[in-house]
Amino acid sequence: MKPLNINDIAKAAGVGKSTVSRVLQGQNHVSPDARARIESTIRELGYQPNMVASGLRKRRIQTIGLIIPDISNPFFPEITLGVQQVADERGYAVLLANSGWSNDREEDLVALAQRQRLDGMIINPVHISLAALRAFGHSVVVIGTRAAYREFDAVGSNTAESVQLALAHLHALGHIHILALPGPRGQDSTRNREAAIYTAMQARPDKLPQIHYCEFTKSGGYDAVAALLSLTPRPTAVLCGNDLIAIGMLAGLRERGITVPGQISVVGIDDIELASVCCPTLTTVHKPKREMGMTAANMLIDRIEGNIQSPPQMKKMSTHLVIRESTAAVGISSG
Amino acid sequence: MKPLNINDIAKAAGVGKSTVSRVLQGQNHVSPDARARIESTIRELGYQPNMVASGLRKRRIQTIGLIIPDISNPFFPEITLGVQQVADERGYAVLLANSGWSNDREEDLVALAQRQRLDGMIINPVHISLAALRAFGHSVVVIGTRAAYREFDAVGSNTAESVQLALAHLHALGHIHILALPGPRGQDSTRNREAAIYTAMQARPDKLPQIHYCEFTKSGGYDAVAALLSLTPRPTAVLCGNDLIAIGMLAGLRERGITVPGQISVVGIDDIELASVCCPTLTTVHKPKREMGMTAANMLIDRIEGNIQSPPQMKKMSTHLVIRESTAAVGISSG
DNA sequence: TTGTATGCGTTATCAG
DNA sequence: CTGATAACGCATACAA
Repeated sequence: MKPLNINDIAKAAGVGKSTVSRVLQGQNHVSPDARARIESTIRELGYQPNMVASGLRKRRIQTIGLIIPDISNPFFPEITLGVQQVADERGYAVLLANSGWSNDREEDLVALAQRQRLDGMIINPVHISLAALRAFGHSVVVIGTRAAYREFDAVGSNTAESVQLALAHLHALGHIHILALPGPRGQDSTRNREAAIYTAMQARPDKLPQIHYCEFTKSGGYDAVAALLSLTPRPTAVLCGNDLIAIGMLAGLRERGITVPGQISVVGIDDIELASVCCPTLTTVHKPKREMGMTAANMLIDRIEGNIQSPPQMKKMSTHLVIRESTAAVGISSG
Repeated sequence: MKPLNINDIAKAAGVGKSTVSRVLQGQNHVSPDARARIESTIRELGYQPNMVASGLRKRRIQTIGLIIPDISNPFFPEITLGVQQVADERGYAVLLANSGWSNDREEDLVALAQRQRLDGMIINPVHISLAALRAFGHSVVVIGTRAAYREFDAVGSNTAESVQLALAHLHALGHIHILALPGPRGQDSTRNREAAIYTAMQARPDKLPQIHYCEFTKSGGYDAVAALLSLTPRPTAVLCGNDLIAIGMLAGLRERGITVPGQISVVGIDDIELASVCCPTLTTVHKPKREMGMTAANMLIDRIEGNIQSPPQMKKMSTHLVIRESTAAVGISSG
């Protein structure tokens, strides 16, 4: 019924509980003889130390939180996998939570993490306030490159580079009239993409892409087709804020009989698995999602364990273009 | 530095710590006056109770474990979302871990869950032994319909029904020579699918599908194309153990210039999001993944909270066929 | 209704 | 090298 505790082991092994505790923690000031006896009784009895108790005492529960918007968005499982791999290797468990893109839920989750006394937290913030994040009181690593959070460690991909790569590709193909779907209006990651567009277009400000806002989802891209078709002159290419938007757009275009890349080229960002399977396969900018997760976890645990005292740093992972079937030179109206 | 504790609040509010504890737990034996004072000081000071300490005392940490093979397999995020939604509503956090289809890792993770004194666990078992699962010592809900685990609560989809639906569909289209890819050899879920095939074919044992084993992955399906092509007479349809296999197969067939569904029909199982986006879109058997997760979480928490004393039950969620583009009548060789 | 004392299972301090 | 003993922060039986 009640699980074994350290006293049971101590008694069974004929030693004091402190000695048991010592071998449990791998300390060296314990005689080989005692150690052997203790280890064998632990194994025989199948004792599993209570991490809750030790967590209370040590103020460390070997668990970190990971707060993401939505695990069913294919971008995040890869991040998660990277985080878990490193966490696991370094002896931490991962508590996963979805904020559902909601500010209230983000703040609730951080408060929960605080009550749970998690050792640290990795968060892909959507709206959460700095105050709420600070209140957590432990180490935090942010996923993303938003300036607002620069007081925390962060890891993100190079948005400027991504957008630059995508636009350069379209330009090289001769596209002048481009529609950009940077994301939902009023979200920081949307603004980041917009800023990147402006930067990339500094040389030819007259050719700035049209901007249309939509959710980071398939249906967001699907619905954007209407906006696309209402523009004159009609854009010959679409730069999508992420692959899901792009895939929704592909579906919408196909339904209307518009060929890709014949009549319109589509490029995404993220390079999720879907991108290599959809039809046509999607030209997109690859983000090293798994590495981002691993890096975030390493940064966080380094902080937790005090290996780093330096000021917060931001790691921008570089991206690269993956050319597939959804883009072609303008005017090649194979459709 | 050190977070506030219940004593700080008691002192600041001019009451005993037990009274604070009472309002924290929403007990009613406390004067409105004291309650008001305590609540306001809690809010003012931003106190967050330490769940580690209360967990140690109450032997409940309001956290459940979820062990799945691989979160990057699109089947599992949906399950996860269902689990998290219910867990959240009922006041539990979810600790997520990937077993990576490895037996050792499964057992390690269960042992970890035990050390962490999780209140319960939902697991999609791959190889783990009953002994290891029993050793956990708390409530367990299994995802899947494997007979070996019937001593635990379980929720799964009706495999017999899924396979039956898929085969009936192919038969209705006139397919006689069918290749089945039930999964990797020696895994229980593979055996389940095989058994379902035999059951479904009881009426015409002479027309039993050929069986070929492969991993539950895209590359598993991709590689299986070679096996398919080596058969004589060549099958006109393939029943895949899951959608990933099917999608890999689609890719492999396309590479070899074999048209789907013109020359070969392909049907999957799961109905992951990819299935509606790949090319051609995939006919498949829909599983209510989200509901499965929700059901599992509800069953688990009911057990944890003692709402259920009945013997372990198995809930089989029913499935339905989703007909898309990858299947057609035999002989319609549009390719 | 409220406060006091004790224990939850570990770890850390400190003599021995 | 080892074993008592006191925290860790909270919940609860019991007393007031």
